[in-house]
Amino acid sequence: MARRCKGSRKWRSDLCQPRLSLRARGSVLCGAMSSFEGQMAEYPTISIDRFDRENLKARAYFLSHCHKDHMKGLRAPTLKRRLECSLKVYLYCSPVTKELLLTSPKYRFWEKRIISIEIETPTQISLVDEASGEKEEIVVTLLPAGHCPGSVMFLFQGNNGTVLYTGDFRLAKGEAARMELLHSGGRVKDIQSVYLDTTFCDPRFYQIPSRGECLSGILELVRSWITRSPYHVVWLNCKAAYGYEYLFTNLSEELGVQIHVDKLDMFRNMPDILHHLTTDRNTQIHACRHPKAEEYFQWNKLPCGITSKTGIPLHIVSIKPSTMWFGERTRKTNVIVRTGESSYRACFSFHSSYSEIKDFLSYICPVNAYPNVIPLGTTKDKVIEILQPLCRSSQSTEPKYKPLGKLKRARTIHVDSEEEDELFDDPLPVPLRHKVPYQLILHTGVFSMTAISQNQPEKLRQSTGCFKTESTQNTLLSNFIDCEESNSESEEELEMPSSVQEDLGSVTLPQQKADVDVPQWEVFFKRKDDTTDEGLENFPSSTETGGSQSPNLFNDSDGESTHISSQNSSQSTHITEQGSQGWDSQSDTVLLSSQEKNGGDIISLNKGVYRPKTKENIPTSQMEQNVLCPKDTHSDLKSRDSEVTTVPNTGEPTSLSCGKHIPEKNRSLNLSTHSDSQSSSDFEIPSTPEAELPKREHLQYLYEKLATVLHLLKNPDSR
DNA sequence: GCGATCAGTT
DNA sequence: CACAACTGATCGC
Repeated sequence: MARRCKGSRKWRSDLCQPRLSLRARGSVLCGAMSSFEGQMAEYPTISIDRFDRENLKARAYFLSHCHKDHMKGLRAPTLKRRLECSLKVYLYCSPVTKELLLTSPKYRFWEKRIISIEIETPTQISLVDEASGEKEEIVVTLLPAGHCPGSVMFLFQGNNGTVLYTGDFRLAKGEAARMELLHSGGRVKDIQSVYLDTTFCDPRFYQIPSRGECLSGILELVRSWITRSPYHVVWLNCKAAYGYEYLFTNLSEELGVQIHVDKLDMFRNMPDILHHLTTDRNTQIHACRHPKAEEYFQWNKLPCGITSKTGIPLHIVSIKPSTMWFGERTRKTNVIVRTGESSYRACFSFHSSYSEIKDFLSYICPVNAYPNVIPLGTTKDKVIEILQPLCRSSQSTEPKYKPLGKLKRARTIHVDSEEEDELFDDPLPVPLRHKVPYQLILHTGVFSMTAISQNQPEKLRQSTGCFKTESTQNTLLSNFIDCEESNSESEEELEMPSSVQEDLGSVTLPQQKADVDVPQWEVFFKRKDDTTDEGLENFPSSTETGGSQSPNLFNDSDGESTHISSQNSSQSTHITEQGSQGWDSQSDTVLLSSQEKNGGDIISLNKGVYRPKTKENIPTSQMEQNVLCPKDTHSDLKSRDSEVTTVPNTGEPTSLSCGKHIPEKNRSLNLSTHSDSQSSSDFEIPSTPEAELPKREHLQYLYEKLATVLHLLKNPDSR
């Protein structure tokens, strides 16, 4: 049964101070923060990530994630006042974002006016002008953005075309291709405009090591230090912002050590994160903060104040996550740099690199692309010059036909950044998608569209549900997956096989009531196992040399240093300290280098699914009719692929959710139990829709082809 | 006293 | 190193 939330939400300090940022009006030169003004040309009656100025008149609000530079005006008295008068105005966001937002007392006044929408569940919303009564229907779909917990991109479909607002995002190459709801009829949807996170849209940031590489580097550094003695501790010098959670959970998971943080009540309903955090200072990994933390550190004191354990002084190293980038041709991808006696900088990025942005945009291939951010040191015109060639107007007049890459989702063969996928993008027959009939469930005020699939189990397993299963089998990390059953919430946990669960999840009703039940988050930022094992294996184990104050990994400066690099030893850099000349990404001062080959895919974090388990709201019993689409949606919306959920005029979302691929019976079951299924967590990217496992013949063909190529490469003369 | 804005730090 | 925030000063209501 649906569970309600337990606990009240109380909490903490603030996540909330208004931060300011940009300039208003059409200013062009801005800092690295979002300069998006809140409105999109196609749908000017809604506002996203901005709640001031013109946005005060919006008919509906959307929040992509809980970072302050996207919340400007969200708690201003003017908006608060307007809410009191305009009862049909709501704020829409992901369940996780809602949870995080409401944890802060400063935003508690939104409680009755926030409607969470499940990830990947097309939902119809009625935009009503309270003065004139004029109404417009729009369908919104939340897609995981990989930026921080709860972060999403918004895909809007309505009478003025389909547009995508990315919010802030970090998606690896090829991930857009794996997002089912960006596709229709086996190809990418016809998108008019993309409002894009261009934080690193500058050739300087050509490449940024993947999450897996960064995590692995940090993991080994931390491991090498804390295994020396119970008095060796690490301070993760993180900024106050959501987004480091997957780092914490993975370190905790791998090392069996909880991370000390100042606050964790915002995660109270996200057991997969919560279990890896602690407010008990007696642990070897800290991510606590203090205004004078840097000074404390100089005095060998942690931000939480402790300097020793049982009278024995601690040996502290600090690791500061920060973005590191590399040029197009740079083979080095070092992820850890030593910056001082006991200080390290570790690569970490919340945003996609230049090449990732280009990959994403070129895949979407919209008619227009607008930058949300103008990186420091560049101009709006320059960014547009980069984006424009990737848009449709610059391409052939024919819309690009982009079949989903069937092998992308399990890409384990990774060559090198750029064109890595060539081998697979080719000519292999692409599986056709199976269309699934939908059902329109209609109850009072709520439309639920559910897709009914015929072959559920198998298919699900292959396309979507696979993560869980796979992971469990392949990884050491598997338990991560099971975390979902948190003690407290266990009551509701379901009994369904995970694969089924996941599939169901996609169908949900974003209703307010739903929110009453507090979502229980399943897995959050989980690693994708498929790749996991490899990633870790690539690291040479740290050698315990003992002696020096620095982690073993870095002790040897000559001979055979232990570098955490992987595959290409030739490129790996010896571990050395950062030169006095300062840090330079291309310098040799790098300590650890990531494996280039495996690149991003080695470890996929993200598979975290944090979807509320409990949520399900939708009574399945409603009358279901075999209807493809909700009535008045734009024709585009009606495409068979669109699975829509509607929001009632009242402002409440009617969800027409389309259950995907789930047999009705199961579906109902789920709904009542844990229907959240598979919405993906932030970082989780659904597997390629319709993708099927390659058939034996295809594999054989591929292997042969590959073998031939390899043979030729090795023996150029042989031919 | 609170909020917005700007400057400076990290 | 360019993230996302915090701190502090100023100005206005």
